[in-house]
Amino acid sequence: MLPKITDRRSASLLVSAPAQALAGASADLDPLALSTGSDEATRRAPGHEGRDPFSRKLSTCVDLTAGDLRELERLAATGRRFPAQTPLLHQSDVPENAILVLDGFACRYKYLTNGRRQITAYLVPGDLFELDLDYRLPLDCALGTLTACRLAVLPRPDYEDLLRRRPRIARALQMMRLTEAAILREWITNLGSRSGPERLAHFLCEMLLRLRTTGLASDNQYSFPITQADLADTLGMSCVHINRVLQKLRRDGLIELSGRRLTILKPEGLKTLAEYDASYLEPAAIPLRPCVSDRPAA
Amino acid sequence: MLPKITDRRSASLLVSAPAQALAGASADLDPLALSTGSDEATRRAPGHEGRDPFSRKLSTCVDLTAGDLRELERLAATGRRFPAQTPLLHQSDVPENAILVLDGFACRYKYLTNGRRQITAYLVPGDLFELDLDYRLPLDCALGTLTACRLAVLPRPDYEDLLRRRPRIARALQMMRLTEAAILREWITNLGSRSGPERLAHFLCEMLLRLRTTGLASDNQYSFPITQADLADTLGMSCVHINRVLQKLRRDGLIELSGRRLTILKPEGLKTLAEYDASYLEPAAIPLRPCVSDRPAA
DNA sequence: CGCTCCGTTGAGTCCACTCAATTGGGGTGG
DNA sequence: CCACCCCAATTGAGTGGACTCAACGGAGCG
Repeated sequence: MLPKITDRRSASLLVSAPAQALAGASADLDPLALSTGSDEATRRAPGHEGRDPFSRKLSTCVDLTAGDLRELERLAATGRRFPAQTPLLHQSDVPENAILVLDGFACRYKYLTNGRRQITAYLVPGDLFELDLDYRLPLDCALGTLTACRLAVLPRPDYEDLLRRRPRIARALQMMRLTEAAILREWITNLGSRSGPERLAHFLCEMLLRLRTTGLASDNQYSFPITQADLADTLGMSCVHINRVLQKLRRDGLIELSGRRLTILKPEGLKTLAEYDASYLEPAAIPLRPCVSDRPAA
Repeated sequence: MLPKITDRRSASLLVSAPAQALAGASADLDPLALSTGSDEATRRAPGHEGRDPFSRKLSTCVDLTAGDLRELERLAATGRRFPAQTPLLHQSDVPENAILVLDGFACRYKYLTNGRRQITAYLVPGDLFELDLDYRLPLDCALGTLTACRLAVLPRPDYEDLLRRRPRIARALQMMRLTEAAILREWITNLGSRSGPERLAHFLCEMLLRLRTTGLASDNQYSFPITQADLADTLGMSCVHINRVLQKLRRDGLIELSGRRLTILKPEGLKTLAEYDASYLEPAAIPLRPCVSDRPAA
């Protein structure tokens, strides 16, 4: 009966006492969750623009300078480990840190009083949980880890400093915000207009493409250490029904899911089922076209 | 069988030939849709910060200067009328104009090949459909009117010019973007985790509060010229089911809906049913607290 | 060894959908 | 002025999908 993240009323991690979060963190990690993660992917990318997922992602739409990359590298080096299912920020907290996902999955979520939980966004490696600009606003969603994660915690002053000193990074982040909003709209469509199998297929396609931009999904397969209960909270279905829908996709030979690793056997079939059109993710994937702020001021 | 907006393949209005949109526009208006709209509300606001809904909305979080107000007033004066159910922009269009809603309801929506339409956002008077910053990106959603509307069409150069010359307006718009994202997350929660009646109740509560910020809903009632079919596309239900859920809310004495006007008889009851927490709309409703950019640079 | 968590399966129920048919109101044209 | 039409709202009947409530198997862990 109790939701997985049990202590909803305890003081949030990362709000005032980030050290507290670290206390019991490095201990009970799920080895599977990390074994195929970015640690590995990072090592095998020698000539790439950046080694950490964040600079990889930003590099897809902005040419980062050597200075930018060095900065991001330093940031990535501060990553700390957090166990799965850990609440990081509560709803109505006023966050004091930006949080960068280096490895594993985190999410935004809301609880309703009827006990249901709705996940409203996934944060995958390379995604940044941003402070809402410089406004000090309470969060409308909680934030927590789904799997074991490696996160870089960036205090507000440092975050603001980074944006000020690194205009290209700031620009790339603006782009990311557009993509984020597009993803939210896509999720609304998904929840409102698609059947169970279509919905799941769409979600799996999205994850594939998002993980690909940081090199975490080659060969149409990726590490997928997500609980079926979490999937249910993501897609607005019951846990039992998720199970049956998964089985249907397996039975139809579209996917294979075993050992916390997802393989998409028929990418085209899955895409067709989901009616998947990836263009909403493109802002993050295509290089910037000429735009106003690159021109000399009028 | 045909969706209400029938010609989906025709050239979008407002993309290259805005004059075309105006051609048959002013003719067949639904008088009811406008009679209780902002025309009336605007007239009865003599001492207010601004007379048009846009400056009203921005005034809730930023102190606009007299110059700002004059500018917005001029913008509002350019409003043109558009009939209900008019497509304005198609998916994958690259918009060349920002669009300000002065009166009536517009929406973002997507069509799926199975014929279903999902509405992903409502634009009510005071809302601005923004160009995605200065990036030239194709839209992930179509844009169209739901009811008869009065819209101000703001060409890209003018829009960019406005933001450049009016920092307070630009700042307020940033704030609005945060609220927009919060609304999207709230919709995801709504579609994923709430039952039919709860979902509808939540939507009606949100509309009430959003219309209140521009003075379009006093006394817990507002003009609501939305088709049940549109509601269905909004809330991910069938048209028939929407009808029955509406009847349930009426039977329970929570609302009254007649003559395209909605009255919320038991605001507390509706709020409780929807488990409605309005704090996600607050960024737009509370005055700015002290923030970084107001302080002298460090 | 036993515990717990996750995934799986079965049975029964109810909610939401589809397919129709009908009503009612507004506008139009004869 | 009335007849007609169109569209939105409403109602009924039947179906199927998704849910709940269980019970059970297996893997990992103390």
